[in-house]
Amino acid sequence: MSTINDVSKLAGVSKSTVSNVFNNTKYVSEEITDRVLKAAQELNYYPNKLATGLANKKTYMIGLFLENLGEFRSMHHQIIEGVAMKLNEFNYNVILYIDRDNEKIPKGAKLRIEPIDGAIILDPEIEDIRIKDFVSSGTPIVLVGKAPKSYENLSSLDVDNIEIAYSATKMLIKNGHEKIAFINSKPNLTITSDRLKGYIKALSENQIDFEPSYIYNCDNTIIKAKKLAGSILEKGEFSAIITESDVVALGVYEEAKSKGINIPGDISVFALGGMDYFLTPEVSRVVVDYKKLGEAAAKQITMIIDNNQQSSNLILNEYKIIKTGSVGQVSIR
Amino acid sequence: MSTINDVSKLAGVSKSTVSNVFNNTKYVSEEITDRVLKAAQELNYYPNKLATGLANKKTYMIGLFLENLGEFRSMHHQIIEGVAMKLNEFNYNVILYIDRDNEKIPKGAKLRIEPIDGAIILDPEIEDIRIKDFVSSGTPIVLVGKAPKSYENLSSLDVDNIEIAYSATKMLIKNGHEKIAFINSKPNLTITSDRLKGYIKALSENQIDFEPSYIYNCDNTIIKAKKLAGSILEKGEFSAIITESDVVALGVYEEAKSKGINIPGDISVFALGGMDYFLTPEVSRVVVDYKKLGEAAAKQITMIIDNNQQSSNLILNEYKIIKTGSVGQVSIR
DNA sequence: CTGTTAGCGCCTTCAC
DNA sequence: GTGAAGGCGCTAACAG
Repeated sequence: MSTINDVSKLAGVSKSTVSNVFNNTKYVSEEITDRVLKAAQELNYYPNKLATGLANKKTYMIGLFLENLGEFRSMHHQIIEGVAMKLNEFNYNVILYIDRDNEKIPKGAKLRIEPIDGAIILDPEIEDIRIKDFVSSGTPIVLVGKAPKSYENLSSLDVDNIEIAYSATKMLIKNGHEKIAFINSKPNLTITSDRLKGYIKALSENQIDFEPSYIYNCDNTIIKAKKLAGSILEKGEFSAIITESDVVALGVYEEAKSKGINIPGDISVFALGGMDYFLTPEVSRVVVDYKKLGEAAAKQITMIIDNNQQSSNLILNEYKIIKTGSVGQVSIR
Repeated sequence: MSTINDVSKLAGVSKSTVSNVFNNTKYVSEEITDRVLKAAQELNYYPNKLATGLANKKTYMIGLFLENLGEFRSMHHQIIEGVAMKLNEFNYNVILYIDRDNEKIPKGAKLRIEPIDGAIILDPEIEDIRIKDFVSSGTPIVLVGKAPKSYENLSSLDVDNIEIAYSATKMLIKNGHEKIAFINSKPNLTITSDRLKGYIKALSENQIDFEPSYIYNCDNTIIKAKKLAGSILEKGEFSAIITESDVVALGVYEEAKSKGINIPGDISVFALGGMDYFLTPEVSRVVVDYKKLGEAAAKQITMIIDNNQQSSNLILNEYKIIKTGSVGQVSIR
């Protein structure tokens, strides 16, 4: 590997001139610029990023922090993809930090020494040691997913879960459904309460009483979904079910099939959140473009770092509702 | 951020002593060690990774290179996860480089200047510019997925696709199937020919003639799968179908359903490669632990870097065959 | 406009 | 056993 020194010698100029040529930091005559460039090419020279980083106190690396959720969900992959590709576009590198469950950041409070200019943190937690550490060390942060109240002053990015649940519920109501069961995500997550808000909003806008017993909670596994679906379907009380994800919807499907219940004839199903393309049966659902979310996060962190933008809280509204045969119309009330 | 200088002053020792304490590189008396450690703690000092890297010519970062396949497959996610978590364990960081399709490494031949000690490259290509560049710059590489012949001397890691296809086919044969259609992956991929080898091997071991017209090719999209399945099912010639993935298997399922063909009554279905948990209907399939593959790759690259291990070609045999209701027994021949 | 000089923070001989 | 000095490769004043 050749260094700036080699180039300066070959070109017969000083190191700083070479540096200036490469960084456009000062005017250098065209002739000398040419000589430098030629020498650099001949020596196959490229600036050493570590040295540059050390001198500039800037690494051009962003940490992307996420938790290994056991089953790493599709949403995360899309975000990772969006973040990495966008950041690469901006000439930043992405360092991936995946925590183990319940083992939050093995390196303890040493995060601040990671060679990064900023951090993107997925699914921040109420008492997030990573955030604490970055805040105290002044590292710029972007939070993806609902930001805990205690960190409202930080930049964050999320999809509009209230709006999504609202739209979904409204769509069902438009189709004549009133008794709508809601298998929501795990309790005490912000996303869960947001979804509930959207659900309630749609009901009340349509003068339908909210019935708390219609609300269930479930995590994203097909086994639990089936079990829960069993008891819900047995009640025979509902004309539609909203589920927290397509995986849960599949559980409902399976359970319905084994009970001889027809979808959408007997009950309609709508999923909040889908993994898109490979589903069968195709359930009505809302699909969020998480890759775009990742891209937006990437853009946000670079804006903070490079244009020292103030912190901002973005709510992305990029989703679409896909209505398939899983939702039917209720004509007789 | 405090530096080694601050610590040395506070502790009343020289910089090199502090360095020695932190790196166990020379004996330092217990008393002084204590003083240094205490000073470091008080100042919240940690070595600057960039400076360390510059001085050591080692960055403790590994590049993980992959291509954005449009639909980023689950296999990739598992590998990423395995690589990142394992490498973190070894105190390495992972930098994620995701190429756009057909835009192989935008940075051209500048890869060598990435601040990495080694590279893990997923799905290497015959003429892989990334590999070329790393080889010429002496950067250690581990290839994940079938390594092109031209790079056989490099370390690589793959699952045993011959064996997998062989086992799958054998299982079907054991269940009485002889006319087995094979929807293989895209032609001219090594995995495709390996799978074919395994398929043929199982046939010939059981004295079943290989019939080339039983072989089809399909990429991993449900639409194409359905179309292809349509023509295969119409032939009515087969008692079983092996598909290249569970997505393709789903296409077969859907097509069968719309044609009133019963699985496994009329035809059995087996998928080579599965996304596991969220499938419905549950298709018989082979599941490969790609996370382990990623972990193994991580281990391999660190062995090369830290213990300058010779290059090695590992074939991982961690898969399991899951037989569900999608495969039936053929009794009458 | 160009070159000299002094760091960035750390590691590592090499004397003491 | 410990410390002083030089260097990793680059950038940023500051002179010239």
